[in-house]
Amino acid sequence: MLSNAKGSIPLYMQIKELFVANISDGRWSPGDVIPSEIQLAQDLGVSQGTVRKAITELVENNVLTRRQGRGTFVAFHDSERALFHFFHIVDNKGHKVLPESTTLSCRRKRATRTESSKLGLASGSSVVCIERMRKLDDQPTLLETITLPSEPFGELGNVGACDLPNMLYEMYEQKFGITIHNAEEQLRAVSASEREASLLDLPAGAPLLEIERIARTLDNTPVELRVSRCTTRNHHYRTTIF
Amino acid sequence: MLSNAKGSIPLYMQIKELFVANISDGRWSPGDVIPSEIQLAQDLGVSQGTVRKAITELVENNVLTRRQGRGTFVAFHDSERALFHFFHIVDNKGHKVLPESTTLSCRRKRATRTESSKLGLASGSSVVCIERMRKLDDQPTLLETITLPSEPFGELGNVGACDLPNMLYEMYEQKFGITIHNAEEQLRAVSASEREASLLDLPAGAPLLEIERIARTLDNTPVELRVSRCTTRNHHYRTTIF
DNA sequence: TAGTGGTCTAGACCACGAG
DNA sequence: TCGTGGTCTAGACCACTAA
Repeated sequence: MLSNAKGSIPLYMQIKELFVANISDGRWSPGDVIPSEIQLAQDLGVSQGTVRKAITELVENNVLTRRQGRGTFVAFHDSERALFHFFHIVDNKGHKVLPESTTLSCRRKRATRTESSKLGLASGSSVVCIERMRKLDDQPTLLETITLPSEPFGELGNVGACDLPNMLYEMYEQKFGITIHNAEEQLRAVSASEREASLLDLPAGAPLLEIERIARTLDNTPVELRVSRCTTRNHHYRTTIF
Repeated sequence: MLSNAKGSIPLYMQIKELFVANISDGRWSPGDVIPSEIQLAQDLGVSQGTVRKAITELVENNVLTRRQGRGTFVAFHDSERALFHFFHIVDNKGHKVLPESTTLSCRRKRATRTESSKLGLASGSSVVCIERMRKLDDQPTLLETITLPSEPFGELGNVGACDLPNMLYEMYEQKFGITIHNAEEQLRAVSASEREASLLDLPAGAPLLEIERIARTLDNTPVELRVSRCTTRNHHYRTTIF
């Protein structure tokens, strides 16, 4: 229960934790309406303002969404969000571009040491490894290598290579109940290998932007390692610092 | 004055605008304490809660800083913030590294067309152009080309090359009253020119991470264009997506 | 029209920092 | 001890949505 003793954590913080737990445990699912602020206040024995403060902060963290007149919802990956929240490659005019994906391979294997450490797995664990090529504006631009823990993604290892959707995060949510909530990216400049160069239609050794992403759920469990190599001929990676 | 008529903008929004104007116009300067919430509420004829909501949002935008028991302050660039808020290069263990700078040149020139368009200047305007090399962990790692409008930065064109401090944003604030508040960065992979390669102690044609930054003040006026070329031998660019 | 979130108020008490 | 921000309450009214 909530405690409002002297040295204790503020009520609205405790309520945030409670809501996060409700989502992590699946009691509230992406897209669901949660009870109204007044209802929650009564249930929790606090004022509406306190519930409101908790919800406000979760909305700022993209965990919940408010819609006036309708209610408060658990955030989910419409393709809009999946795409433009996590995909930072734009064309040189700064316009967002819809990528088109071709799966090159999709198989199970044992994780390398770095893979298992980045995913927080025991070394040598079984993982699913997906390779795909993505076109932007009809030009081959990105090569992605995606590594997922076999638990719970194992069944993807049996999937035909062409059965994977363009928007993986939407699929993780719908098929596996896993919502990607935050990610950390590391960017480097590298030289294209011969294979990469030929797939991307570039001279061998051409410079590529390497983006290594670790994607995590709401409770910060890493669930996907994604290494993208991207030509920046006609596109670039864009980010904003506030 | 503030208006609370039917279709009008919420009071706390109007108060935010007012506070931002106070800062942009120099009535409140970085590091200053602003009046207390209760005082502001009385002055503005609203409740403390409304002032509080305005301040809360400005704190979230890094415009103000609250310190319990002391007051609310206009945010400023201590070296901590200047460095780690805008500088995203870390070593391969993910540790922040303090860069050490050497100014290679510092002169006035006419802006190219792209420079003037990115800085929102008339084409051919006079600008100050600074080139410097930065070492991380004693290794030459970054080459920066910084372009600033002569208005108000002109006097930097006359400065001896070695008189520039390591932390430029702190200097912009103290010498010119300009606080960098937000920035947009574009990242690309490029090949090192011969000059770049020799300065960074790399083979010619080595891949470099190019970071083009447009830095802006609180009112979104662009004031600095900075193009950095960075070897990612032992370091990388790190960003987090929430 | 009923129910939701959005804004705003007035006032209580706590936690922290400085003198 | 006093003044600051930090938390929490109780209740008013507005704006929007759906039935």
